[in-house]
Amino acid sequence: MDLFLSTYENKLDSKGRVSVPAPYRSVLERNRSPLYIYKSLTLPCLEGCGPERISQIVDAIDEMDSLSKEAEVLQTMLFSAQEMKIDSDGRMLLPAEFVDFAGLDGVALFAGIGRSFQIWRPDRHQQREQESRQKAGQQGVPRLTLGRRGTQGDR
Amino acid sequence: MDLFLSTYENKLDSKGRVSVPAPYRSVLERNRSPLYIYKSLTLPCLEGCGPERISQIVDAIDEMDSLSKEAEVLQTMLFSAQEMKIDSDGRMLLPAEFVDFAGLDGVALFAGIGRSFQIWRPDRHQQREQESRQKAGQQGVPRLTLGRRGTQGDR
DNA sequence: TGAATTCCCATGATATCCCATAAGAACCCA
DNA sequence: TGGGTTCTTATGGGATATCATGGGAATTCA
Repeated sequence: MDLFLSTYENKLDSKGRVSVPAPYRSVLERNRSPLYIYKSLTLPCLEGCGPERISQIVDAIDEMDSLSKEAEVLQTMLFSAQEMKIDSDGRMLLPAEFVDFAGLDGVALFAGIGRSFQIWRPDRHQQREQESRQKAGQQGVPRLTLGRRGTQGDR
Repeated sequence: MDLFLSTYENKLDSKGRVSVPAPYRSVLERNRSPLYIYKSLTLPCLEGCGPERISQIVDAIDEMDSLSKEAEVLQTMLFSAQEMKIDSDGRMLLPAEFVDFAGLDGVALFAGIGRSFQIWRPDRHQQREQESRQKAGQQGVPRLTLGRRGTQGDR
């Protein structure tokens, strides 16, 4: 199904390298896709994805007034984005700018959320997760109750 | 009918492996579906399902404001989810994180609930069953409205 | 020429594969 | 109907492969 799922904690070594989790790598390799990383617009974390997501953003911008605030915001994403080189051992080099932005300190937590993933400082991520679970416990899970209306083929 | 039903207790060996109950396996194999496991949002157990449920969640998120709390809750499901590899003997390896979350200790109880199943620590499950029956006795059974929604029924 | 990057190899931990065994279920045939 | 036989499952353990990670050497770039 080619989705980014699960979470992984990998070390950021003294040279700034992190292993991209093998399952994520294989999603990318299966599609012969390069990996893009950019700074989240709204959260203190990085986001990673393949090229489709990037072109989605580009298309979205094309369809709006290029001078609007919204377009400007999306453009911000684009110019923070960077295509990552993955070395023969499956690692990428995170530029200091990215490391700082996400507040990383020796460990990078990869959290797969479907078509993209996020990179967090572990303690921040854990806090977020806790909040979500608490909310789900009180208010229930947002509508997944609708059963299957249209099941389109999986895969 | 391709549903997960009944309960099974299987051992968790020293390496963290459990046999997936053969009837569950055959449901998955019939559909050539991989198995996904994730931490329940509301209960102290794991849940297992096929890919349809996962893509349902991914699609649901795409249709919401990705910054809303609801989307965040659904993302929590995704980053706790993992595609399980089932070995040639029908076993999967449960990561320590999953084992801890469900409080498993040597035994895993599989409880089929239709399109998905749960994995419980046996004593907790039993306790829950008792509570449910008690509640049913006092308050009556929640109204079951059978009768199909879509004309289509099951695939 | 110095700093940063890339390449390459070593290593331990962990996951995966493969085979063996035993218990139970299904089956078959008289 | 009974009793033996064969299959399927669950489970244990050893061998093997994969992955994350650390560090040195080579290379690039400014």
